[in-house]
Amino acid sequence: MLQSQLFSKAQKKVPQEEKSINAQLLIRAGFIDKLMAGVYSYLPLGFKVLKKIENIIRSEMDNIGAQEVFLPVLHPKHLWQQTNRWRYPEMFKLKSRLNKEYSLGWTHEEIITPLVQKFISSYKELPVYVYQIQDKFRDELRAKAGLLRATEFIMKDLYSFHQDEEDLDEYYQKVKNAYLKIFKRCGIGEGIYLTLASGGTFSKYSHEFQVITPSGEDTVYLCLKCKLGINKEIIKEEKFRCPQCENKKLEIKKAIEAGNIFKLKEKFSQPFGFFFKDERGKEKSVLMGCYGIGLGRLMGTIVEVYHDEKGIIWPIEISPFQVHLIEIRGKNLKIKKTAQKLYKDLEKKKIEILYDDRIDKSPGEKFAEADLIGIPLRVVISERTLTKNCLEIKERKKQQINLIKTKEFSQFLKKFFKKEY
RNA sequence: CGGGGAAUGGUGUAAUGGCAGCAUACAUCCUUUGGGAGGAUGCAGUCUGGGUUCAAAUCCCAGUUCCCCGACCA
Repeated sequence: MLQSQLFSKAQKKVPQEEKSINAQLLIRAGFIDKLMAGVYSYLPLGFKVLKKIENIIRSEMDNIGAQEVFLPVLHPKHLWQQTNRWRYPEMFKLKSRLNKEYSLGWTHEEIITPLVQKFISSYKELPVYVYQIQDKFRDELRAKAGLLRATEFIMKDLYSFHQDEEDLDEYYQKVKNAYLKIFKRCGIGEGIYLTLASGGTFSKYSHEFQVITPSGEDTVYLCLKCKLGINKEIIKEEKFRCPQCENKKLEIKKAIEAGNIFKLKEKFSQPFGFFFKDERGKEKSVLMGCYGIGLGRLMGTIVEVYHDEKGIIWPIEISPFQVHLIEIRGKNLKIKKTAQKLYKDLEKKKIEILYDDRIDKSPGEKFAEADLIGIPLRVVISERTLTKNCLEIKERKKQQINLIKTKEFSQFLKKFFKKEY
């Protein structure tokens, strides 16, 4: 992509309206735009990151046999009355011209359960795993911290349907592992703690995936021995010790919840009367699990974790581009030609590249914007590099600047990507 | 929902009752080209409604929006 053609534009000044780091940097660098509190537009750069996160999640969901669906956002009242959740305060409600009542989806159990029920009546047809990646709406009393708590947000929600607890438990473990892979691929594998949380009426625990960072709004108690987190509502029940190893030396940390997994069991199959016939023709309740990841929140979290005073530092697999090519104009016309050639060569090799071809920007401005946008690898072509038949290479997360021979560049790239993945 | 703060060109700011100014961005031109370059010209603003006053960005009342703390949060 030519940077001269990029629709969004970086801003030098920090938007005073925003206090959270993720909102400040993402807005300044031109990834997102705020429409109102808790509601954001994704601009080309931000949308690219979002799509990358989405594709990571999609591939890991496919790996555990889940099938993608797309459910409506507009929901009828009667399904929510059936589970007694029509009164749920965070649900947006609206009326048609004929006074019919609807809500906007803030979660989809009430939609997916009757849907799956239509097709499933025998143990032979279970289990079923379906997920979607979709907008959700929650009437938050206080939207805050940029993408971390939004009124409208994109969520992946997976629902699983099983004939017995054993099958549910087994799949629950699979999802847990898939989630760890997702977070690892998004670059936050190191900072993530699987955390015990309240399981509600039907199970003792649910699990959250908590990313440790000072800007987190949740408090978790960490057992460093087990690499297990314990939620604050659980820790009192457990008398301030790790439920796994009884360790009493727990670290208290701030964290952001990046995902959660939950055994619903009969909670929704009961009110909808979702039963199946087992081998002996006996009627049994279907058991359910649900598993969520907020995509925008994940993007915001990654910015909270990976940034410095100059800007964002994207992990390579979710960076909007892999290479940021910067041309520094000089008197030598060959500079532009060389840069254009490299740009085309890399595009042919399917390397995603942002090429700063702008002729009216000073070198300093280009460097500052590159640091702000945060693409992992910066390549500079200038008078200096040209005379030496070299390219200048700088990794966003390092200080060091290296010159390498132009010929050796493609080899370098291979190594770089291998190392980074 | 309780408490606190804020609202001036696209963005960041100044003006405390008396001519709305500066920076940046944008447009045109000249110069410049390795860490947000210089000059010239131009475009662009007081959140909304009411009130006080000869005169309101400024004071008063009401509302709206945004941010922060707390409560809430499958």
